[in-house]
Amino acid sequence: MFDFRLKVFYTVAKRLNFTKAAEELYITQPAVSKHIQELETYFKIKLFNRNGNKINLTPAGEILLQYTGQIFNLYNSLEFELSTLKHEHSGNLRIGASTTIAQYVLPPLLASFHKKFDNIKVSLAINNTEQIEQALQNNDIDLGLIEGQSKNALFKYTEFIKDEIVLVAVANHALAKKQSISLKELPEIPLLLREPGSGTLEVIVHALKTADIKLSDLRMDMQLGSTESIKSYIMNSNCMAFVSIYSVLKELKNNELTVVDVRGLNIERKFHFIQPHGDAETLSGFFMEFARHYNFR
Amino acid sequence: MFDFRLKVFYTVAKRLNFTKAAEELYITQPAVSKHIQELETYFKIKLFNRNGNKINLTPAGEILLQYTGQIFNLYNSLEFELSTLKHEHSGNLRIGASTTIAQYVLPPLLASFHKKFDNIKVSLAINNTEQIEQALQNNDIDLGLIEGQSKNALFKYTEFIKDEIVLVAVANHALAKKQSISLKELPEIPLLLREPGSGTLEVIVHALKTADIKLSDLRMDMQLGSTESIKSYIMNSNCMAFVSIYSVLKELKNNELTVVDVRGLNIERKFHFIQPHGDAETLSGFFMEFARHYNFR
DNA sequence: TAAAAATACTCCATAGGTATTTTAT
DNA sequence: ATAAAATACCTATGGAGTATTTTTA
Repeated sequence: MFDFRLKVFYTVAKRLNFTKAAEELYITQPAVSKHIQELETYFKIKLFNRNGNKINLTPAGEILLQYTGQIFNLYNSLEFELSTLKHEHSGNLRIGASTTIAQYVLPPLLASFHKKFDNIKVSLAINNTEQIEQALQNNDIDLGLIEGQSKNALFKYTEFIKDEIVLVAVANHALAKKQSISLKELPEIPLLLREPGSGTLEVIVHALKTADIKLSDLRMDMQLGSTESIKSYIMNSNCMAFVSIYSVLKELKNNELTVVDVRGLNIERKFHFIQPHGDAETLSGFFMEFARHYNFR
Repeated sequence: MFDFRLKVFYTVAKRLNFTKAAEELYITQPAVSKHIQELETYFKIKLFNRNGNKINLTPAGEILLQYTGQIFNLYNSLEFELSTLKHEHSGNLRIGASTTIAQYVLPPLLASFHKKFDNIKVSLAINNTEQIEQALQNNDIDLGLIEGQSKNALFKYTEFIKDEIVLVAVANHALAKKQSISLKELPEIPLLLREPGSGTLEVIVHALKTADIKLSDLRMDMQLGSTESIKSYIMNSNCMAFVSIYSVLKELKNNELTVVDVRGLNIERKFHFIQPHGDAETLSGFFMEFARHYNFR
């Protein structure tokens, strides 16, 4: 519906390669060359610097890339609004989410969303906060979901859901009979934790600090790179671990794991939606609204 | 550069007449019909209701009209940004302004703007505040300039310049030798005023009220429908009049008229720019920035 | 010399035209 | 009967293809 040459330009600008772009667009390389040349003639300015084998965007190309992104967003929203009018609800939504959210929170939500709106194609990229911000800026995704709240003025943040970091153990653990333990007992418990730099570990450290406990006070048996590894591990040991409640919902329901309350320790954080400012993407808002009414438990 | 069919749709939607739209676009009526049909096939939804002689927009058409406006704005901004890169500064800017601003404030500003940026086509429509807001919403203009401050949440207001309503008389007036008069002398002076409903009169009434003077206390000789009429009149009589300082700048300089200060009476108001919220129109901002640095005196 | 973009040319799809018919007032 | 949109059919421009040449790492 928009000028196809813009799509061609966009593809070339993203891949920085005429031949690859041609493949992606299912047209031939000469066709791509011609489109780009036509655009350059039309705007009377070069969009790419060609240095034989390599091409890169000129300042004009950068500007055009910026605008084509916005134009495509408008067309996406348009398509979505018109399809909504037809009760079809079709469109494309590209989400980027951090690990915990993508692995444990989004799957049921996306499944439910897809069941209701099966004409909306959702894609999910798993990345850290920094990469998600980058992707939003590049218009590679429409909507981000992050664990921390990095509060960058470039973006609009909207509260998603509250997360809770809980201490879990295998269901038949010695401590499982007790509903709760005190803060003083914590240092004696063999613990598994996530690796340094992970958002989950950071929020734990922060919460312990307010309770006047240092990480080094704890008996840390091992640091593992993913929540899944931690879960597998504690299922077969007497170690315990701090994990997001969302990551163990199923295991708690199946009585494979159990939560042990630590009296006086409440580790909470909020998940946030993140969008570019002045985003015209109606579908993002639609999805956020859907998520707001979803019952996660 | 964008799909021409959108331009065709936009024109038809604005004129609500295929034949007139065809004329405006310099194509034939069947061509217009075909384009609209293609759009309807593409979106799989009717955009116009045809009732024989009359057509009107369907809800889908309304949505598309909304979006085409935004898309055109993006293309305009794009063109402007690229031309700026080429130091050409070309683009289109549609301004709507209320009478006083359009007649007395804008002409020198626009002349100076055009001298510097002669590739930017500026169009100026003269309308009242309400009509300007309507035109902004319909995307018929890019930027408004109004006298009152109607503070509608739909729009973004930016201060333009401060106006002053002054009491003027012909240069050889009996009172012209005195630099100022007191508020008490005011009721004795034969006055010309604008018609009821005019923004200028309203701000005068408001200012007098704070000085505890009613309009009926004044000796109003006549009410005229335009500032130009008032100026012509007082040049040939001993009447005085409250007018915007901007409307008499030239006559003051030429010593045809003179300002008589009324001690204790200060009638000021602010002119405002008005834009749609989330306006992506770079050129509007560029013009506003230019205006901010312009010296009006 | 290999990889990528540009050029040359050919072909067909479609945008636009003219002539005419249909429809509703 | 008239005014406006739709339909039918024709033409020509330009988008996409294949084959080939140019360019630079």
